[in-house]
Amino acid sequence: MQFRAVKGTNDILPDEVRRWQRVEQTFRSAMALAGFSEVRTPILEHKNLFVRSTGETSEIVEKQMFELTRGDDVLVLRPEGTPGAARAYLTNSVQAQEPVSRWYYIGAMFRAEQPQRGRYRQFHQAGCELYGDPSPTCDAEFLDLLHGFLKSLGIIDVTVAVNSIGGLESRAAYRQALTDHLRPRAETLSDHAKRRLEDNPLRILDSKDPRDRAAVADAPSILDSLNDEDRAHWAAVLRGLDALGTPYTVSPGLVRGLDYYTRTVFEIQSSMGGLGSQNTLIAGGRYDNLLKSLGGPPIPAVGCGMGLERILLALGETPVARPAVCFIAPLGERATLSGLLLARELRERGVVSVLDARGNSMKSMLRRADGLDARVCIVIGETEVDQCQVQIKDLAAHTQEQAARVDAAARVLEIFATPPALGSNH
RNA sequence: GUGGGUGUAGCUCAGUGGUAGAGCACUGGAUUGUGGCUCCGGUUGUCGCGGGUUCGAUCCCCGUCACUCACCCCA
Repeated sequence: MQFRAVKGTNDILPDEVRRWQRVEQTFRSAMALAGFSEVRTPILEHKNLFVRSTGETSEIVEKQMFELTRGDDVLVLRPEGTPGAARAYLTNSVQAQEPVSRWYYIGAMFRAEQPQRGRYRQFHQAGCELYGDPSPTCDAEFLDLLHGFLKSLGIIDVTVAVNSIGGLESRAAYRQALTDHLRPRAETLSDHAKRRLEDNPLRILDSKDPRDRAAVADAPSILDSLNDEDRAHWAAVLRGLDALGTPYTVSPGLVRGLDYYTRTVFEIQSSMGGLGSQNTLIAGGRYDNLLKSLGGPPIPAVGCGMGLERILLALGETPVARPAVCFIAPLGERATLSGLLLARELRERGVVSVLDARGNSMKSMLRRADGLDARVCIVIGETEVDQCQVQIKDLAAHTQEQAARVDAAARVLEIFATPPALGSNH
């Protein structure tokens, strides 16, 4: 075969799409119940949007963006959803139309990484964004919403890790404290961490290198550097989670890879589905400075993104049943034309119907009906056409009846309305 | 960017220095027009690609590409 899918991209075939749709529908309804509305923004954005939001020193911006140039424009395929949504919010002055906006999105994201299980170059995220509400209450609500969403999918083995990285002031103070702590130990750090010491020392906290872990083990906690406002916000978030009974783990080392976070940050991880170290299903936090830094008004925001591939992996192989179908097996051209009409009649009445016009043997057609898990099969041969009749076969019950052609659709409707006989299909 | 593993039929895989097999799937028949079980038959392969060793390579060697897993990073 000459062509294959581009490295790190995947074809999602119909049986698999059914599993995706189940997750997406669950997400949509969870979001809708909490007053979130879907937003759709372009996949293509200006590169600078991500440089200024996701962060110049973030791995994503440094080396993972698919870049395209067109004339003087430098565009990229979006590597994550938050900046585009924020940009759309500002571009359309949504803050002038309503004080608080609750948005969600589902879509493809792109990062030029080395693919592996749970990590792809084209992957899909669902995410939600809440603009205009600075209160810690909505941080807690958010976390609970996400936890509940996973629970409703059956993903119960999760860890909700939360932390606060403070606002700009607290973070600057902590950055100083951490740098003071690490400087004397700089020689023992990994090469990567040595660089980070200058441009983004907080990121050293979640390094997995044993040398870095050792250096960081007795480092001061960021939670001790929070100023009064940040501390009060953090305490209120935890009170909210406690009130909701949402399980959580405070993780002072959790700092997240993106620059725009302030105060609350979180990750929801699951060990289900053999995800290995790509086990973060949902990640997010508060970004009260993002809109301002993109040139907009100082509107606070909270948001998150979740990797749909990872959620599907955590879910494991759970096939989703195909819809019940009425299969039509005609023999000969006259019967095929009659079947064609019948298929349309059935569809007009809301019954999924599939006509087999291949001209194969009855055995072959019935095997195909089986393969489709058809509820009933209508057999039409020369005799039936002559007599204006059809054979209606209940595939689960192993029964067959003759019906007048004019009554066929109504009769099929009746059969579809009754549950199939249990345990009789063998 | 770094390391490991794997590339044989549509799928899952076996296999041997003398140019290839099974199961599944598909299909015809047993049942002159009736499925899931059974039985019989049939279709499908540049054995990833290039080079080397050899009388001869799918098998051994080198290279390369792809896929995959892991590190890194992240959803």
